[in-house]
Amino acid sequence: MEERQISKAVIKRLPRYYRYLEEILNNGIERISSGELSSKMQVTASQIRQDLNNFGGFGQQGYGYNVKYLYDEIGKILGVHQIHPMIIIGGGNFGHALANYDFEKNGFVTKAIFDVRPELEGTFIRGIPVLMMNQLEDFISRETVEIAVLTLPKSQVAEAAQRLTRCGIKALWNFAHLDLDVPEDVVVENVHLVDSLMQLSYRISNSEEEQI
Amino acid sequence: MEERQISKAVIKRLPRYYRYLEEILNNGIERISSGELSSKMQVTASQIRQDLNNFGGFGQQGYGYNVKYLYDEIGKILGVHQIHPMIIIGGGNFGHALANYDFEKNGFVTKAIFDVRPELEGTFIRGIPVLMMNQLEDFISRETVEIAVLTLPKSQVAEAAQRLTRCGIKALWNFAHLDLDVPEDVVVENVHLVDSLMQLSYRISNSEEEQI
DNA sequence: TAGATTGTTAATCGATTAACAATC
DNA sequence: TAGATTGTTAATCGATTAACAATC
Repeated sequence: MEERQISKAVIKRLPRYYRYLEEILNNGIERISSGELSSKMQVTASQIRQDLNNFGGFGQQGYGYNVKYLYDEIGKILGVHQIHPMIIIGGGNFGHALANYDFEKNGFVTKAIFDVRPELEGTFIRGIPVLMMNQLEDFISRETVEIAVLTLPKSQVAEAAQRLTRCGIKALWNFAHLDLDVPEDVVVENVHLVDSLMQLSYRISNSEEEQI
Repeated sequence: MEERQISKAVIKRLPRYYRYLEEILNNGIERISSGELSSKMQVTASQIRQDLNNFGGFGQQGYGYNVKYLYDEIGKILGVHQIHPMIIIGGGNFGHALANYDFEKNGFVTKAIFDVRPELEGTFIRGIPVLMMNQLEDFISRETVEIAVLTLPKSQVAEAAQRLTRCGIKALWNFAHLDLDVPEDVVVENVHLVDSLMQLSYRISNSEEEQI
């Protein structure tokens, strides 16, 4: 139906626009031009206009952009006005930390945390129940779940991903240090912390040349 | 001194090569061609050869690449054979989880965790001492610290980053939902979890078209 | 109306892919 | 030597930037 395919680079920039616009909005600023936004965000005004025009004309010649309107429109594009029910697979330190994180205001609501350790059965993290892995399929069939967050040890992730996709989960947020092999209609977003650290370490050793 | 500047896209792919090569090495495979690696990693063989040749000729015509050698060389490029002393700023759920994470085998060693809550003073996480924020400058002047990991609430990050860069920290791994404003010789690597989730949410709503 | 700033087309730049000579 | 596969140059593709006509 859609004629153009929006590039990944554009999508990656949208949350950043959203973040800056929120701040600008909180500062009580009503309108902003691509030029002003450009200097705040350290990207070219041209790129801002190009990016936004992928989704339609949000601005007005001679005026610029209405901050509130643009903020809301980008929010719509990103889908943060809808509720996205999540489950966290793996109740270790990381799963725990994510359960405590405030993702709700952007629509991401954690419904349950799954683990294998019997001692966690019946416990709650910030009011979110910890369930046992053998209840996974049953839970998904009863409740609406959109996103599964994978915070399991590397060795257990592949199997968990398979179980999840088999019962119809279409979105995985993967924290394991491993690329997942899933059906092509399943969307995977990776957070590879070790990869991120290694990039940092590369840049540390090569930062002298970077300045050129 | 270096004549060419390696692009960010290449650096971003290196940890992934490293990850796959480790697995291949663990499977006892001795040599691999760009073609074989290409089909495993779902990137073009041409890109693999181009990427590697940014750093020198690691292969041999008619043979391919020695897995162990290539793995080690990429490790050297990424700097994972050196020790990278880290401190974690913010002993909340996230700082806690990161302190428990096994980054050591790639050279990233956490020396201390800093927090403001007096009740944490004198405690340890996996043997790592939790210190008070007012000891920060003193600690950095006594110990060698390369990377500071920022897991503080948004409202406190900017100040912490300023204190850290003032006492000479040149690398920040930032988990706060905020872009840092630091001197240009300071390297910042961001892990913006909310941005990542928003990209996932965008892709969920638009995944029907993606298949084309 | 004049000035400002968008939306959009065209130009440039960079990254990816293809091709092939060099060489193990 | 013949076959395989790299290293590297050239071609293509895509993304970013510049320019400007449209228009508020």
